Amino acid sequence: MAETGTTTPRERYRAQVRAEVKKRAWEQIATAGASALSLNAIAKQMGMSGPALYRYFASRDDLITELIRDAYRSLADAIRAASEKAASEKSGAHVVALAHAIRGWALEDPQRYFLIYGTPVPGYHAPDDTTAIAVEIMASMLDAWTALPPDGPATPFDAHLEDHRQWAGGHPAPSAVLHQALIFWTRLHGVLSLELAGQFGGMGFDPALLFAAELDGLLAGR
Amino acid sequence: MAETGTTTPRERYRAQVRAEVKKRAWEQIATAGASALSLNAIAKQMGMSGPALYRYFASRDDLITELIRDAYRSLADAIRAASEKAASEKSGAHVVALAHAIRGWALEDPQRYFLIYGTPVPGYHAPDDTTAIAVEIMASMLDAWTALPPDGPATPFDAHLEDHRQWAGGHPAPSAVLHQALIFWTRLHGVLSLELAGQFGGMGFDPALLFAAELDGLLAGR
DNA sequence: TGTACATCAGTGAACGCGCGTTCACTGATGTAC
DNA sequence: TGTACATCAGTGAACGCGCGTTCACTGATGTAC
Repeated sequence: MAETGTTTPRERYRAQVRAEVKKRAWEQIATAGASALSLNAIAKQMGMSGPALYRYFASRDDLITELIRDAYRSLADAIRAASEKAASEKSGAHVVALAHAIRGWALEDPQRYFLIYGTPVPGYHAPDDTTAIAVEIMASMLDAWTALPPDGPATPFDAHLEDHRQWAGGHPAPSAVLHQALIFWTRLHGVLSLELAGQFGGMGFDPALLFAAELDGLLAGR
Repeated sequence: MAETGTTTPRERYRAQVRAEVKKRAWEQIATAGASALSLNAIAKQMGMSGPALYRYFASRDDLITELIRDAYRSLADAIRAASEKAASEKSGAHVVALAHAIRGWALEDPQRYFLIYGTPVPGYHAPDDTTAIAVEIMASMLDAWTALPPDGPATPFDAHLEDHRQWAGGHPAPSAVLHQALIFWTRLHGVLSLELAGQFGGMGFDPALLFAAELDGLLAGR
């Protein structure tokens, strides 16, 4: 019977080592990309032998899976926090706050963003529980957009979404709002991922302004 | 003095082997991702020893660089072809044709799309001549949008672009059109890259319809 | 407070693997006279 | 048409590397009486 909330020194130590392994893993990913992640290299950095890490992670794949989960969790938390903080503001401001939370989180560590939304590795399947987090993120977006009624006529895609709204996790928003939230996601991702990938590199303009302009477009007429 | 247009049998053979190496490389990339590309594995598939390939490519990096160049070239050609074919049509149809050419090209081989626009490998620098191709692609987009006058007031970002238009390669389009072409790019990439990465996987709706809806949005009011 | 035992962190050796790349060499193909 | 030479494709052995992972073991830390 472990008393919840109590930790033994050993448990604390374990948690500490696990955390350090992850920290170094993120540094490696930021430096050389996720495919270069090496357990042995991390162990060496920590002054330990390679096999020692198997006390803490069952395998390299296990570590990566946990990093993905952590990244997802962190993004969802950042979005939720921004959402709660902005809940009392005008609805436009709510959406803007969400957008900037996402961009800020992505800029903190681009490779972390790409670990979630970047090039998929054929054959790799993300852990199941991440879909729950994805739903949570969509829920925050739907909340933000619920207060902003769509202004145009219903589109064919709105109608299509009526029949495919299980991903909204029971959210009561009308399908035009689902559509709007999807568009919010894809448009932000479009600007953001190209910026993070350096595709605007030699172009000279300020990506932050392009992002802002795109956000304006999303809010225009509402 | 090589007579241009004439090839010796040896040259033809060389070209043939190089082409087969690349073909197998693309298959490997499609199957396991670009980071798994292995010269030895390709050689084995072709019934040759590993070192043999060094007659055809200076190094693994060299091969990848050439694949990137080829991918870029192929995309630019697809866009240009679609553009020329649609040049006589109404301007809206021109833009639509471009969008579908891009999506079609991407769906042919998602990993090829990601090799250009996907997660960057920290430290890797794309070959210089790809920037020329990127300019060519932008030129096609600018051509398509030139016929569609912007309908809203000039945005702050339009003004910002006045000072940063060297990437347009001397194209005479007004900066509002540059802005429009950029947005065209980022929005299509947003929907497309999430689709190709499988992010809409469990959601149930048809990504083609979302793409179409986003394209409609780009053309709305013009 | 002290002893006996169980738990667990970490080590070092080892296995098997595949990678990129170099090198000296063989044998076939093409070229010049 | 035939011979002498140069070019070039491909081989096999080898180098050095780092990887993930297993295993039997040591030694320290915590637990029970």
